[in-house]
Amino acid sequence: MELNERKLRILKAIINDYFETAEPVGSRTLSRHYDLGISPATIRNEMSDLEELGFIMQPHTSSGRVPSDKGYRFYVDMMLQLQQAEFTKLVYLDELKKSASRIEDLLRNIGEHLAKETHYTTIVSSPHYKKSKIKNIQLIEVEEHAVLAVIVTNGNAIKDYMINLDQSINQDLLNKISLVMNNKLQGLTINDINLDVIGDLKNAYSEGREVVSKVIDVVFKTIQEVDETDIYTYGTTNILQYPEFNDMTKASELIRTLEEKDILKDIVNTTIESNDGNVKIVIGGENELEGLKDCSLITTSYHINGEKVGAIGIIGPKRMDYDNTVQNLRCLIKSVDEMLNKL
Amino acid sequence: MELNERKLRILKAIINDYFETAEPVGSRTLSRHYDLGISPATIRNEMSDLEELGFIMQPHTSSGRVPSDKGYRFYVDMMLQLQQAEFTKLVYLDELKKSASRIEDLLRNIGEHLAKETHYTTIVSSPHYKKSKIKNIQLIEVEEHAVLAVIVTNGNAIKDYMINLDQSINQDLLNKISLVMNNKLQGLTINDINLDVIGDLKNAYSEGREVVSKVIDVVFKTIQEVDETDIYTYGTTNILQYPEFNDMTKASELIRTLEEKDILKDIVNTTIESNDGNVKIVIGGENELEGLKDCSLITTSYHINGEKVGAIGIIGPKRMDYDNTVQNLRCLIKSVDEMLNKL
DNA sequence: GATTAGCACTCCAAACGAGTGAGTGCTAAC
DNA sequence: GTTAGCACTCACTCGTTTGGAGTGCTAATC
Repeated sequence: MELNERKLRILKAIINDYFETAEPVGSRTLSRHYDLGISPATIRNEMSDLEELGFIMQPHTSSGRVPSDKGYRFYVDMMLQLQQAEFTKLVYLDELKKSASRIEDLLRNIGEHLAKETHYTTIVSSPHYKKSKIKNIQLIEVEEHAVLAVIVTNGNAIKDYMINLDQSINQDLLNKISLVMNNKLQGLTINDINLDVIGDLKNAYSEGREVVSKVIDVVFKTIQEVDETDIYTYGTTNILQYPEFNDMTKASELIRTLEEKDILKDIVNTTIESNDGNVKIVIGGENELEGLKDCSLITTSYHINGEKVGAIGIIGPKRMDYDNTVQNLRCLIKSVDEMLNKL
Repeated sequence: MELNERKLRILKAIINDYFETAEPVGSRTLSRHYDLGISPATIRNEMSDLEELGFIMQPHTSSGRVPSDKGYRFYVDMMLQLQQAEFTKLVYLDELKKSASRIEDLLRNIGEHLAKETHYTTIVSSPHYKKSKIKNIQLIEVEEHAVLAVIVTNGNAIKDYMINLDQSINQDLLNKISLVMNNKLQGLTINDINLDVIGDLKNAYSEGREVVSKVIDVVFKTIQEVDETDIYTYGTTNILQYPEFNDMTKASELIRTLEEKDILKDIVNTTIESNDGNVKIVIGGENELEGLKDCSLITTSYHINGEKVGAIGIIGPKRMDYDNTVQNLRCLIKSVDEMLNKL
């Protein structure tokens, strides 16, 4: 048995109706609401086939049909192929541009806007600092034995590291070290900093050689060790308005999952790696995470200098409006990438 | 009619039983579970009096009684008076101390621990930077016309401000300005920085006078303008486990309220101001915020150098365990203040 | 006068059953 | 291949019933 054109039309109609009502769809409803030109009985036969093919399922005998994960997957893949890249102007882009002097602020605004616009939940990861190019490093004396390293990278992402030292060191020397660091490191990424580069740095000093050497070692050790991805979620409550989460247990589990930033981090990291430069859609049970099995996740990554450095995702019910959301996200990411590269 | 000793015992018993069951308490239940030495009929008469006095209420005719806000208030006030300050050792304090090199980390850990320990929701405000003393200011050249000001204050709170300039300025000059700033400003708070201090700063320069003057102006203008309180919540889902929030509407409203950091900010600010150096308890409808009318909020402030700089709060159902929670919070804040002053 | 047993009454919540509606699968006719 | 018709299923709704927990009131008791 194959999925002919008529079955496809019925599948689309089911998905469409279920998107609107969140109720199982029956043959009579379909024949009334959609101009399919066939009787409910015929539709029933086709639905029976569609169920055997795994695209739809019945919550219980003698109820209407609901799209299965496989059904959504088929629909989404088809949609992604057909979708022409028409970049509608997003109304809130101008507003975003105003806030664009720091990447953190920009990302927060995007998260908030996107949640408001789509009525779904947004998830945004902070940029992967270690992959973006260093604009400036400055060491600051905080206490006798503590130094603060502030690193500004491309896109004006700012990250600071508190570093404990064995010996004391004054600000004057720190300034000198900072100066040399900037000369040598600007334009590199943190990942680029290897033993060669560090050796090179150390050689640039004559005075107070061994102290400087120690400082440089501990600074880079700290920087490399610190885990740096932050995850932010926006509009968590948005998703609670959908009837599929009326059940308190489900709602609670979902929110708990969204609170576990460590777990979300993994998901987002996977996105960045696997993502082929386009949006990625994970539907229901395809999700690794148990807590997200009733949701779909649409993610994409943003770039600085052509390098993927972070991700933006939208979490909604499985019957979410994939078409519009993907469009929306595509447009957005295009503008965001532009803005980021201007910073 | 007055609240005699027997009525008081009954009120306590009602509150206690309702704390455990979350169900309206009847006279028979009371006489069975508590050794009051009187019959249900007598209890009924007393309960009728208690209701007239406003300490308890009936959800509907012929149901048991539930404590009213006034009832809780009475109970709490009494408890606060009786409570002797016995500082039980909190098991997680040692763990906290390890993370105590930066105030932000410390506060996050406190929030997480407290939520886990109490099974309520925690709310923590970042320290009021402008009130805490400056340890270090450093200006960093980020772009041709952009400077980053990094301020480290007491307690190792780190705050950075991106500042746009009209003219360009090099790192060498910024270092010099930073040096002078540190000499003049260390030990002051941001609020202390007035026109006199700024004038004094400007006078310390001979070279490039007007550029430096402009930079200093715009730096302090930015710093003073930026709103700086951040609010963090932990264990949001904890509160959903209590039956009073089984209703989706209520749960949703509460979570939405907790997401509105701007609104929470106001509450916390009020706390810092009104708080008489002790814990403050706001019960149900006493709450300004509509979304918190079914909750109680226990707050206290933490201090640096004797100055209130931020707040820690716990949000639970109205029938929360005030006694233990208050104890817990009191012990905690004592240790936290100690740790903060060591930083 | 305070306390208590007894009783009638109220109300909620759970259990039950009938009825309804939307749905299905199957079969026979078109 | 399509469709009308029919028997059947299942979830939901709604009214009714029942039981339990509770109250208030009254009269008897201490």
